[in-house]
Amino acid sequence: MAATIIDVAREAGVSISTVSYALSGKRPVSDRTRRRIEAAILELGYRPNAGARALAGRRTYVFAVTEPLRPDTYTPTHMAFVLATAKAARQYDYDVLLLTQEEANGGLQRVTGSRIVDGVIVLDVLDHDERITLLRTLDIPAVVVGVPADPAGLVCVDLDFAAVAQLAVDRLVDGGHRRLGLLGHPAAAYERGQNFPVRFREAFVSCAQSRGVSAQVATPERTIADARSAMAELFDGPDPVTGLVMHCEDSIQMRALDELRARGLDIPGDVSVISAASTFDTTTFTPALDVIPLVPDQSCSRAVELLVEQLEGPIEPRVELLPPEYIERGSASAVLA
Amino acid sequence: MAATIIDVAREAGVSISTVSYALSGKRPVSDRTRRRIEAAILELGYRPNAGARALAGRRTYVFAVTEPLRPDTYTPTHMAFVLATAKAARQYDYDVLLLTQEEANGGLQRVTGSRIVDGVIVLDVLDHDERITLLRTLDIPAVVVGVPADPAGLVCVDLDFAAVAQLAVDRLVDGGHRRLGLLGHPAAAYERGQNFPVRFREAFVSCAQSRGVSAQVATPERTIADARSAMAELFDGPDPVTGLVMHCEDSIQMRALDELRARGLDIPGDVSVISAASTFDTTTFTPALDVIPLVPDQSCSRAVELLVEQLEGPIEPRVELLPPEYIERGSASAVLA
DNA sequence: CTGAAAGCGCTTACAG
DNA sequence: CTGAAAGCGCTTACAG
Repeated sequence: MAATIIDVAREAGVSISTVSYALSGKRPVSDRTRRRIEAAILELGYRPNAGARALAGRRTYVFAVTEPLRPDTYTPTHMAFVLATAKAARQYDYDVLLLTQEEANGGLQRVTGSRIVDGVIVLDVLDHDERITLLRTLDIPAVVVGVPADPAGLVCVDLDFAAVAQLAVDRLVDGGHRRLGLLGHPAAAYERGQNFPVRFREAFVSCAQSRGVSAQVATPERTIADARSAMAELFDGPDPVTGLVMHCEDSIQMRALDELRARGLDIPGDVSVISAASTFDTTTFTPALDVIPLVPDQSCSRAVELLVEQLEGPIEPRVELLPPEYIERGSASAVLA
Repeated sequence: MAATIIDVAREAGVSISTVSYALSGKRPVSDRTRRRIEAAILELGYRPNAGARALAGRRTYVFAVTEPLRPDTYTPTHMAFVLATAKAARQYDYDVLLLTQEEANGGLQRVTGSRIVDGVIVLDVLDHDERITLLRTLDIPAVVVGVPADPAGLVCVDLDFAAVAQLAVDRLVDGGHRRLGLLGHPAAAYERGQNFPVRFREAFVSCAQSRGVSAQVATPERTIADARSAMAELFDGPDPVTGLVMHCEDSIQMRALDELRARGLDIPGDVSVISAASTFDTTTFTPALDVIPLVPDQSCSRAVELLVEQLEGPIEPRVELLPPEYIERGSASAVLA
């Protein structure tokens, strides 16, 4: 059988409370005692029993992360957020329990009701997300990565997608471009109100409008044929786009570059291209692309920070938007004409 | 505060042991009593406290799944296994804790040592995997999806990759093809000894050999340029391949089909193509491809089954290989010459 | 078919 | 700086 705190106490010649306090640091312990306890722990290979700890201490050191991973969604980006959350959680000694689509709501009820977890991180939130509706009734610390339509009472963290769109549009318009195009996510993402595609598209369109330039949006499925016809839409009409913003998965972006090549269009000579809110590396593309990156580690470590804060008691609801950064790679410049 | 078993017992007018037994079914309970208990549970919104349950019952109802999700690995396929595991686990009332690369070994020690989990599912195993080495010392139920170089003492489940290769090679050779090609994973996968690419490639080569036909292997990185040159390798030499087996991610397979198109090669007129051990849908390709699918649900639900069995006590170590199935779509036929 | 009670392995006031 | 002990909320022999 595994060693218990009693074994450690005996081995170290102290009481179990002293062992517990030495471990938690919640009470001063003399150096000499601490060393003996540490030696005993090493000697016995002791690890505190999680169940007992949870029961007595009312802390499980597990967070739930709910990420639907819908079948038509781009897995690598979404998983990058899950991994970033796991990594950030470990900084606070927390593990993560993964709740997926099948059991989004049932799972939330189960793990919070039975106190398997101390808090919840909500990923890939929809404008109107039933997980949020449920969460409001649940009385458990939670942080939303993303911003639902009604964020009242919630703690939300996200990249400032409106600022991303603004940056991209300004860059292009300042460069002299008057006809902008957005290569976006599949239509289904917008229809279901998936948070970041929607917010980005809206900001893109309204920024273009307020700068007085045209904005065309194409939303291809993830098939070759669709990527092609989306590019045809943007580039083969009477008023072809000269400033392209891509907010879609990497394979589509690579396709799009193929298509520009096939048309003999030079970047940035004929067309300026910006990759917006991308989680992947755009330097491996040909050519390397200017990018306004979406950094999962950033959003998630802040989210975990805010979740940990809530362990001590409720905090002020808020929407925290992280400022974007424009990274120059030479794919967007002034219109040369 | 949340309701406890004491509240339920009081509300139902029975003892707490009766409530517990009604919940677990480990002792008969009269219908009348059961109904009153169920009513009380509903009334109070009772959910058993996981920590207390784990402490008293020595069962946490959580499995760990360790999936490194290496950065250069194809996320969708790997996540499909994680999701399939989570889904299968839920059939037995289990949740899953996700352990990723950062914390593969430390995480395993932690969650098993502190009894956060009742068992471990090991995903994406390498030929020589330090997780396996660790696991052998750990005394916790475990099932490996995949087969390491030395499976002694382990319970392993996997698709029979050798049989997949056999099926593919036989199909092509029976169709008259004498020059086979394999479009495989990136070289790094083989170098690190990633299980299924290695096993597949070896079987492919040896099956071809024993059928007396040539076998060429290309292992492109996931870039356009590399996919192109890999296809050039296979199809632009003096003895171009006529039977192509693809064991790589979907975007590369799509690229490969592009490349065949670009060469004016007809499928299956000029080249027969089989997609091997693919987790994605090959009917959306142009043309739809014959496929010998790798079905995560299959491997994972069997793995979970075997893990649950071990909860009752040790079981015989074994390597269970699941038989593959050939699905015809018309992309592989006899050489028309 | 049901109940009273010990015990799982911790944390944390309470006491000194 | 340290200890003795109550108590967290369950499960499961033990008893009837």
